Amino acid sequence: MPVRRVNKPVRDTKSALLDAAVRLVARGDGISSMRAIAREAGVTEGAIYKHFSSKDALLEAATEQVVARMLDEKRPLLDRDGTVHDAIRAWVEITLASYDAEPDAFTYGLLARPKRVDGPIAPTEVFRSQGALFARLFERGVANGECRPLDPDLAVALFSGAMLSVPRAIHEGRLAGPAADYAEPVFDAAWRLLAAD
Amino acid sequence: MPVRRVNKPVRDTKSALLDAAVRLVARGDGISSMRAIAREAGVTEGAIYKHFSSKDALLEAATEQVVARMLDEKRPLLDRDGTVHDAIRAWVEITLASYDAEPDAFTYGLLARPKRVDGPIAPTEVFRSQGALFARLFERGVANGECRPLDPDLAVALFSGAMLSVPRAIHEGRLAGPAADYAEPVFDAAWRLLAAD
Amino acid sequence: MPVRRVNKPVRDTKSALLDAAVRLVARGDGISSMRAIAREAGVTEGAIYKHFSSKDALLEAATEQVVARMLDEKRPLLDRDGTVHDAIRAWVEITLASYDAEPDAFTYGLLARPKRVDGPIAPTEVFRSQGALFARLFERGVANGECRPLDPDLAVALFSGAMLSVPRAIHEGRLAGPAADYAEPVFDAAWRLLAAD
Amino acid sequence: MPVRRVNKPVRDTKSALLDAAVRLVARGDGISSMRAIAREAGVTEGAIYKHFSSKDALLEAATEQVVARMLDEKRPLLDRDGTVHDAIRAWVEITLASYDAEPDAFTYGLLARPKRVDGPIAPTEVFRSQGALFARLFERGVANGECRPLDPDLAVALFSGAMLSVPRAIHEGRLAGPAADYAEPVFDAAWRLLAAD
DNA sequence: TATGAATGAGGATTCATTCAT
DNA sequence: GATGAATGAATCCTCATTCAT
Repeated sequence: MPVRRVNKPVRDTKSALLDAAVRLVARGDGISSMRAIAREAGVTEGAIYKHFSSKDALLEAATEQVVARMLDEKRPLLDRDGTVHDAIRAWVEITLASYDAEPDAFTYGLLARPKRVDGPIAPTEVFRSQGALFARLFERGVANGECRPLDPDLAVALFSGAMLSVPRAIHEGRLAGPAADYAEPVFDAAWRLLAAD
Repeated sequence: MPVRRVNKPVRDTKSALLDAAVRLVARGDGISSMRAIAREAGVTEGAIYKHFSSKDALLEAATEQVVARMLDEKRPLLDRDGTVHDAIRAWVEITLASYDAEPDAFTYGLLARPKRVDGPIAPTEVFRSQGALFARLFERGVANGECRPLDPDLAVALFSGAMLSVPRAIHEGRLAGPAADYAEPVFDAAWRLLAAD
Repeated sequence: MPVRRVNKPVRDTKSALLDAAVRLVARGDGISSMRAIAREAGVTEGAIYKHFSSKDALLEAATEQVVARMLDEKRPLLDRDGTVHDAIRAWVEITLASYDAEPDAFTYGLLARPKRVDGPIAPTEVFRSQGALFARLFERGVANGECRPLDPDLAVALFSGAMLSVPRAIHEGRLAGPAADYAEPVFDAAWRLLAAD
Repeated sequence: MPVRRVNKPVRDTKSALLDAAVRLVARGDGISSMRAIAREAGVTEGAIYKHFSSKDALLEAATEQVVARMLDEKRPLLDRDGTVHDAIRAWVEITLASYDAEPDAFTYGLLARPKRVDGPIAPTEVFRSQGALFARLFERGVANGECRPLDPDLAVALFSGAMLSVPRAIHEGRLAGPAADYAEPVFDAAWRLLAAD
């Protein structure tokens, strides 16, 4: 009979489930089934409900985790001294390296669009929160004359669209990885978009 | 017994189904059910199988239809005379206007990622075919000195990412439409990405 | 492979399901499972949903059917001429004979209490509708001096309680059937309850 | 780790569970889940199994408890001197007062029919044991000429049916409580059923 | 062509019960 | 005694697909 750890390692199972969900949603397309998530995490379907009250709750928790990690990577960029130019260069580098390091979480958070009938769950949140952060950086750039005075929402959209297109293209097989190899041209492109003339 | 119109044109039902599928996939999230598609098209579930051998076949046909329409809009741009600069400007304008005109088809073709477990169906195809077309345009630009010598795959990715970010942002509620309003700044941005210095 | 009649006998399957539900709820205790009902009706679980949108809907329809039948038996008693005394005698006779004829429907309608968490479904309705009918009969008896002036709600309760106690006792094995054998003493008892002195 | 009161009296948990079961079965409809019972009793699911070997055992014990209490209320009526008339009046009064005092236990014991697929658990027992007691009282009445010579099983059925119809009607909202208010007319009706002419 | 009842597998979720701690 | 994570079967319901009519 299979060895089954009992009762102790709560965290283990819980985060095994979160990771399994992220992995499956990222690799598959759309929403993964509870059965699949359970199997991927090495537990029974029913066990999930000791940790999450529903599928939505599980996916929400997974999103929250991914959002938090991704924001933590970026937040320091806002607080440090130096030019906006350098901060944005770092932003691009971190983003592309992040895809290489955890392609599943990245895909789950920024590329996939797994929603439910009754309301969006996932990645829009990641996008939104990252976008808000970037908007502040960009506006600082506008204020100090480094960037040109674009509508911030548009600037976020254009910048994100251009930068994410690289991991997206790698994810879809249109470009060869690793993503970090593109840091230089991607930053160059991004800066053309944003820089004051 | 239900009244049945004699000589009902087959095309009607078939394309009603295609349109229904496009609409539902674009508006909903992920794959729509056969029941829903049938209802949306005004026929019964079983009837679908007179026109398509399976759900995958239906979705594939829907994709093909969308791809064809979108390519038809763009193809003339390649064949005409004039600068690449002007062609790309037209490309951006057509693209954004196309979103405004048929947001469902656009979303189905370029923004959503509805795949099946057993193999991709939809939008990658649209993307791929448009990308190939654009690559040729871009390479002409490189050849005649209008564009800078970027890796074409990367150029396609960056250009598409930036340009599609606007309809995507509108679709997700992060930007207010119509998309055509952004034609000028989007082309400006795109050209900064691609133009020779 | 098993012979499976298809598509034609709609009514058959639908009422087979209603009957199966009545039978199982009456014989079992509390609510029967969809699996059991389907099996009892000789179809697959999924097939139920071609006829009823949910378990609640199925049970509601079953109740409605039972209610209708039971009321149809009693309604004529109100419209005919003659004494209330004789009408109530007939009421008792019909009721007890009805148990013998269709013990399952009777049990489903008047003895069992299968409810759902989110709202009563079944037999309270039968009781209520029969009670309302009987109350009118009784009030006529009060008006013409045959019955004593009890609170009608109380009269309904006492009369029903006494009369139904016999099928209930038979159902629970505390009394030997058939119920019709008790018509005389039950009517005698009921009339003692209700008659003017 | 959770604070654990030393020397916690076992009885506490055990009877908390019994009470919880009675309450939930009486208020809900049909059988309550172990989870719900545990929560209602303020313990965890697993803890139940320290006190009862299974759900059936728990429900059986709950029934036994209810039966015992109800019989204890009635037994003195048999042993005392005086007329059967007065004893039956007291029986009715006690019964109705008992509903007002503990509607959940009363409902669990006499009104609900929560059984399991594999065998009856609950209220039939209460009914049976009370019935047997009442039958002895009634037979004494027959013997001493106070009551008319009905079949004792039928007499029990009619009497119980009439008397319990009042709490049942209150429980189902067809009559306004408290039940004790109906003691006089209910006894009057009961005595009409049972008394010698 | 079209219908819609039927299937059988699979969807999320709840259940009673077990057991290492 | 008590905990609560884990199990596996069962809950109601939806799915894509088939086929007699």
